[in-house]
Amino acid sequence: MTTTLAELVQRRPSRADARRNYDSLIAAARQSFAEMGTEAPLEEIARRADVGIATLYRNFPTRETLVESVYLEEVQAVCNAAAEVAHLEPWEALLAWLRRFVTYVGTKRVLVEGLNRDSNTFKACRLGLYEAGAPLLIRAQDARLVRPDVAIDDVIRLVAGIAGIGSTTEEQRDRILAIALDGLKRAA
Amino acid sequence: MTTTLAELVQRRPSRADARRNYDSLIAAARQSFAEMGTEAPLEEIARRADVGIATLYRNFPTRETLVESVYLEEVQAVCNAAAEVAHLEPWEALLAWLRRFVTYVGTKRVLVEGLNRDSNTFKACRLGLYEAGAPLLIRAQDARLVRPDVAIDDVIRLVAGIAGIGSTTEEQRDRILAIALDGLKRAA
DNA sequence: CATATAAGTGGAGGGTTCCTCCGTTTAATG
DNA sequence: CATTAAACGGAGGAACCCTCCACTTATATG
Repeated sequence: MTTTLAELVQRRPSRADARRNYDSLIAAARQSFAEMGTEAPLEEIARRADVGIATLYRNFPTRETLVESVYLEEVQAVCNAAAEVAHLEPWEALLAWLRRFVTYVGTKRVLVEGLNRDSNTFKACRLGLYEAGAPLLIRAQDARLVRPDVAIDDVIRLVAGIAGIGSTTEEQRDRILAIALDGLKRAA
Repeated sequence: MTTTLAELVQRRPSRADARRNYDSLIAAARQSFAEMGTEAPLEEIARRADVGIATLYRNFPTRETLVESVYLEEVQAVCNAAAEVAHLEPWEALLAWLRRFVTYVGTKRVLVEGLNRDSNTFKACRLGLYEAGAPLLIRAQDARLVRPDVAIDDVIRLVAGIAGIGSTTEEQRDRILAIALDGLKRAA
């Protein structure tokens, strides 16, 4: 029923030329999305990938599927970041990961939009994030530093919401994040 | 320099037929935006308003201006809500307003998107919200119930971020809002 | 009331993007 | 090689965007 992240990655075509085109399309899409947002013309993407428009549509029947595929690699980067902070103290580790989450996601509009949709792929991505973040949260809760009545998906959603705030400064975002994180702390 | 909310409202045409069309367009747009998002075809909106496409473009040169005009009326409803909670105790009043903010804004995708843009109109709207909300915040701070180091725009942005979280349940949103609001409380 | 005129109107049409269909090309396999 | 299933590219119809301009009408004035 629920697809996992790992399953999704292996949806690339098997024939050599096809796989080359597929990868080329993803690369072109990432570039275009970064430059012009998720509404970038698909024909432009196909052109950049040096591929016919039909090939794009065969691999990604809808714009959504293309967005998702780009998104997939980004989200894994955030997941991996969880491992990099594991050596820190419980609270600092959680904090560092969430901060990185906000900074990273904040610059990638694709991610922000994605985090709030409910297609299968996006659900799988959220699951991946939950798995990566849960240990950090639980460790902090076990150390009695974080209130016990919140789950990892609450935390991610909260932080994702903050990351989505646009047209503001780095400082304000930090300040707002700090407020929210204070709410996470266990009431002494 | 900075336009105020009141100034913006009075941009309606003066001739009777023109004003009728203008209002009709806004109504049609609100309906279409609600049904199909802010990317709804403009020609569809003109059709619903029973008006030529040129009339739409004359009143609203860009899609953005149309979105803004719809947004304007919505945001005033939220501002007015501030008065309705003034009779409550300081903390309850702030809480009630922010809750209403989230519930109301959460159902109107236009608002969520708008809150994060930086056109003149949207800035004016934010200013309006700040004016409406500031008294509530300050009262709660004076009563030493809310930490003194936050400003109204931090609070609004924070809450707007939460309101923007999509594909979730009413309960989760409430829970997340509660966490964030806990962060607002003054550390005892 | 008549009428001048400024303000408003609608829709044709050129440009862009979307997405499907189908005849051609090519990688893989024996 | 030869075969064939898979992959390919691009033409073209449909939807939408936005401008331009010839026509209509509300309103102010004599």
